[in-house]
Amino acid sequence: MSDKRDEILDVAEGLIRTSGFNGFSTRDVADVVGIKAASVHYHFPTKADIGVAVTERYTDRFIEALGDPDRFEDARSALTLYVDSFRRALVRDRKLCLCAVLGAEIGGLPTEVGEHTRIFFERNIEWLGRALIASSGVSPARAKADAAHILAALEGALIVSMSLGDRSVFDTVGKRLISLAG
Amino acid sequence: MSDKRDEILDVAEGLIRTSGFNGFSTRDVADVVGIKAASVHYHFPTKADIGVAVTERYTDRFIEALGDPDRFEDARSALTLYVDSFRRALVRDRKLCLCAVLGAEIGGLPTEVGEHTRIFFERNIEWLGRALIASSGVSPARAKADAAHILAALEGALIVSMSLGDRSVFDTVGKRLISLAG
DNA sequence: GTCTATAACGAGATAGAC
DNA sequence: GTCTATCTCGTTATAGAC
Repeated sequence: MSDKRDEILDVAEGLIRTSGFNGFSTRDVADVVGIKAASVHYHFPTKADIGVAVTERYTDRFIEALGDPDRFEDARSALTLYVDSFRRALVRDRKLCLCAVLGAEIGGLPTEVGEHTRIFFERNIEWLGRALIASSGVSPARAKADAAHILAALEGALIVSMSLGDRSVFDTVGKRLISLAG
Repeated sequence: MSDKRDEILDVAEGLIRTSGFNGFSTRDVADVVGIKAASVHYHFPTKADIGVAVTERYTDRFIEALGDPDRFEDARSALTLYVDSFRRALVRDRKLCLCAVLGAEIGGLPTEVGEHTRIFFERNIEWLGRALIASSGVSPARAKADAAHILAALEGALIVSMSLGDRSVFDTVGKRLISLAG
């Protein structure tokens, strides 16, 4: 059983991924969890603390679920896995990637939350770069450029797909990114 | 000279592109324009009205600035122009595309604002599709898939570039999209 | 760890004077 | 077309009882 702290983070993550950091209130979270807003502040003194905790947890889980980037035999299987981890956000959760949302409103976030959003992108580029180097032997510079391209295209594809209510936009982008790898 | 109505839209657009629709208030707009919040409501009864007007104007200007999609001799010149129109958002304005921001928080927007965000994406896919068909003779289905891919990659590249404070991410993506066209 | 109560503030919006 | 004044409500956050 997850304790209340985790429950608060679960609900806050869902709300941010739907409406943005400035689109939810501590009371919104409290209502879903079934406690009062004041009790939320017992676990997280400020709203920014919630934002930081949600983003750290999201990033850790995301990278951990990807597993060891050095294990892939070919770039195609690495990319298939990577694309699918974004696809799950859309299909399973019917939500965007947390950091696509936070990155879009980065100028209006508490500094620490913006900082952790940046770390999500950096860790993703690092994971993807390593996976590409290990599986296809490209140069580090090329791997980093490829990684940034793939990450950006997937985040954008989530946003456009969700806005149009058309999952095929994401799937088209995903397939092309995979086929570019060979 | 732009009247107050346009000034309000200018300021609101800038604030949304920095902090999101839920990240600014009518008073924020009023302060920059140099009037009171009540006077903003004279021009736009509700905040949603501001959002709709900003998005409609943004979309019209964006598509109009692209010009006739049927005029291109080759896909490369069409794409160079298109990529550059997104690059300007980042380099000249130091902001994201309005609809990258709105699309990311689409679940937390007034319905009409979300609707106009969708229209921005649709009109962009239509423009790009026509430009690709005219310049390289691809099939309508292929053109639409290409268009969605290009649009999504550019929107995502803006977000990742801005979050990382690294313009080269956008430029890398832009160059690759252009070179994919031949 | 959760509650009630409350503070202190900002939000969206309206009425009516000028 | 802009102002002051006001309303109502939501927001973040704290104090202190249970």
